[in-house]
Amino acid sequence: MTDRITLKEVADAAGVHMSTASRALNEQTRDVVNAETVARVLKAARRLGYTPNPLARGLRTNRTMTVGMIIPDIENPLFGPIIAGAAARLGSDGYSLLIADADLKDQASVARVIETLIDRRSDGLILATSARSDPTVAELANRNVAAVLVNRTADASPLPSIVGDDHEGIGLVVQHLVDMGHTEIGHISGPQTMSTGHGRYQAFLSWTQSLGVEVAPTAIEEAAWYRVEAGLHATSALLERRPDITAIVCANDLLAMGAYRAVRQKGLRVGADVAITGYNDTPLLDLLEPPLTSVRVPYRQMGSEAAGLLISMLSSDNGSGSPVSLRLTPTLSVRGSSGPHS
Amino acid sequence: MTDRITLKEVADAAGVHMSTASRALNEQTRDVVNAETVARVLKAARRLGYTPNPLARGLRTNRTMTVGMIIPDIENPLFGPIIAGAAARLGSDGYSLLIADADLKDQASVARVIETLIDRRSDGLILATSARSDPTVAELANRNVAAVLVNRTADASPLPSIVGDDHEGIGLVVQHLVDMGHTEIGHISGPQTMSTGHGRYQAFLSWTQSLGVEVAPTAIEEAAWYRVEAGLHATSALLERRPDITAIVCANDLLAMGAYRAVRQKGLRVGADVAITGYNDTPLLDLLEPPLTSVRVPYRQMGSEAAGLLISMLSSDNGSGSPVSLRLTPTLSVRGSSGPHS
DNA sequence: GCGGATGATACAATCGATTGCTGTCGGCTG
DNA sequence: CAGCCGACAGCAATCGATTGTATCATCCGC
Repeated sequence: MTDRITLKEVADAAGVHMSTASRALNEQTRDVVNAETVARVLKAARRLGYTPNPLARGLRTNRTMTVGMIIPDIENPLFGPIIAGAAARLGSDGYSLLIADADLKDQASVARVIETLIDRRSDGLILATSARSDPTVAELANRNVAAVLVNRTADASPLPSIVGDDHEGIGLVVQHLVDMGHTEIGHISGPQTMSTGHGRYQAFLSWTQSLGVEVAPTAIEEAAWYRVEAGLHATSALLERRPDITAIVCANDLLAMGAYRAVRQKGLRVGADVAITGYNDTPLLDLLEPPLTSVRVPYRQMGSEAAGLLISMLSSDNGSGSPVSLRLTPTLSVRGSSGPHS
Repeated sequence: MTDRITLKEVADAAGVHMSTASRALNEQTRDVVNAETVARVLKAARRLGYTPNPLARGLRTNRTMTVGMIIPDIENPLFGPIIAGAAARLGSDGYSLLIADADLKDQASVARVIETLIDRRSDGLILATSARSDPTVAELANRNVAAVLVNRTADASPLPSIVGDDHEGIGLVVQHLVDMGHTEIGHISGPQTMSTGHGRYQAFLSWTQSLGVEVAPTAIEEAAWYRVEAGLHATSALLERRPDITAIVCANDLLAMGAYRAVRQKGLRVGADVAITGYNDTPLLDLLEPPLTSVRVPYRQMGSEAAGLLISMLSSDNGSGSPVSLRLTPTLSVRGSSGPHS
C-alpha cells in the first residue's frame, strides 16, 4: 500500500525531535510543549498528511482502540440495527468494530471466536450471544475482560448488560389484548434456555395474573427454537388442545409467523378469529396480511448504549464504579393481527 | 486484561533465544531450526499458552491480518449473509473483519470510513458501497489499495468485483412470465445510479426484446430509491398510465412490496390480476400473501468469494496475475405472486 | 590436521510510536 | 553573584515481535 508518513518525518519537517512532535500531537501532553512549537508540528503533520500508526501506538500503550463484537447469527435482521448503533457510537469515540460471527449452537465456536478477539488485543467485547447460563460469560468476568452483554443477558450475570425490558413489552401486549376483550389468551414461548424466552414467559404469567386473566398450563406451549416451523408446530399443538383460545402472545415474530400458518391450517382467520402478537417488530412484517402487531424494541439504541457503556468502562481509570446495566423500554405497534374479541 | 506471555518467556522456558523461538513457531521458517528444538519450543509455547502479539508482529511485518468491510446500510438484511460469508472465509485464513457502516448518501462519510480503515492498516478492503460511478473506487485503485467490490460494481471498475449475474436473473424472471402467458410486462427499475438498478434495467430491455415481447417506454418506471414507498409510488404511476399491464418485474423485493400495495389500491389482486416479481429473495417475504416470486442471489457465497479473492490478492507475492471478477448465477424462486395470465 | 562447507543458534537492528528522565537556558531570588 | 527553578526539548528505553547477519561447533575431504 501507500508509503506512510512517520512521526520522525513530521518531526524533521518541523525541526523538532520525535518526542516533542509526539507530545505536540497528543491532546493530553500538548500543554508541556511551547504553543508555537505545537503549531509548527501540527502544520507539518497536516501538510504531510500524517496519521499515526495504530500498531506502533498500540504496542506501546497496550490499547488498540478496537472493540470486538460477537454475533450469534448475523443473518438475523435483529442484529443489523444493533451493530449499526454500536458502530456509530464507537466510531465517534475513535474505536473500530471487529465483528465475529459465531454459531450459537456450537459452544466451542463461541469460545474460539472470543479467543480470537482477545488475542487480537481488543480493548473490550460486546456479546450478543449469551444464553441464560453461559460458562464463557463467567470466564470473561474472571479473566477481567471488559465486556458488555447486549440484547440477551445471563442469569445473575457478572457482566453489565443492555437489554430490552421484556416484562414491560409483554405487559403492553397483554394489556392490549385484554383491552380488546380477550380472556382466553395463550402463549407460544421461546426456548427457556435463552433469557428472552424465559423472561417473556415469566412476564406473561405475571401480567395475566395481575390483570385477572386466568391462564391454565395448557394455554402455554414452548417452541424449541426461534423459527417459523417451531412456531407452526407449537401453535398447532396449542390450538388442538385449546380450541377456545382467541389470542396468542408469541415470544418472537418468527414464532408469530408460524402461528399465522397454524391458525390458517385450522381454517381460522388471523386477527378476526384469533389475535396474534409478535415481538421485535421485525422490518417488513408490517407488510403481511394482516399486518403483525408486535413489540418494538429500540435495537439501534441498544447497540449504541452498549457501546457507550463499554467505552465508559474502558476509560474509567479505576476499574470501580460498577457500570450499570440498562433495560430499554419497548413500545407496542398495534396492527391488524390483534383484532377485538368477536 | 490478562497478563500475556511473550515470545521471550517462551524462549527462556525452552532454553533458546527469542529468534530461535520465533523461527520455530513460524511455519515458514521452521525448517531452519533443529527438529528437537522445534518440539521443545512448541511444547513450551503450548504449556504457557502463548499467543503472539499481533501488534508487534504487524508493526514489524507491515501486515495486520485484518480486512476492512464497508457496508452502506447494515440494516439492510441483504448484507447479513454477505458479511457472514466473508467472515467465515476470512476467519479460516486467519484474517479478522473490521466492519464500518457508512451512509451511502453521504459521500464524505464513505470517504471518512475508508480512510479510517486504511489508517488502521487493514490489509485489504471489501466494498459493498460503490455506486456506478464512484470517485473513491478509482482513488483506491490509484493508491494501490487491495480492494474488492461486492454485490455492486462500478462502471469500468479498476477493482475486481463479485456480483450476482443480473442479466441472468432478470432473464429467469422474464422467461418465467412469458411462459405464464404474459405479454404486457412492465418494469419498476431501481435507481439508475446504482449498478444493480442499471444492470437489471438493461437486462429487462434485452430479454424482452430477444423473447419478442414488446415493451414501450411507458411500461417502465424508475424508483428513486430501493424503498417500499418508492415502489408504491412508481407502480401507481405505471398502472395509471398502463392499465393493460398484467405483469410487473421489480428490480428489488422492497419495490415489489410497494407494488403489492399499489396493485391493491387499484382494487386488483396480486398474482391473479397482476403478476409481481421481486429480486433478492429476501428472507420472510415468502410469508406474504401471496408469497413473492423472487430471484435468489447466493449472497453468502458472494461474501465468501469476495473474501477469497481478496485473500488471493493479498498473498500473491507479485501484484500481477490480474484477479478475475466473478458473476454468480442466481436462481428463481417461483411462488404465488406470479400467476398465469388470465 | 587444516581450510571450508554446513547446520544450528545467538546477536542486534528494526518497525513507529510513547514516555520517564536528563539537559539546557533564561530569569529570578537571596 | 551563586544557586535554584521552571519551561522546554532532546535522549534513549521500551512495547513484542521478525529477520539479516554473525558466531560457533562439527564434520568433510584432501
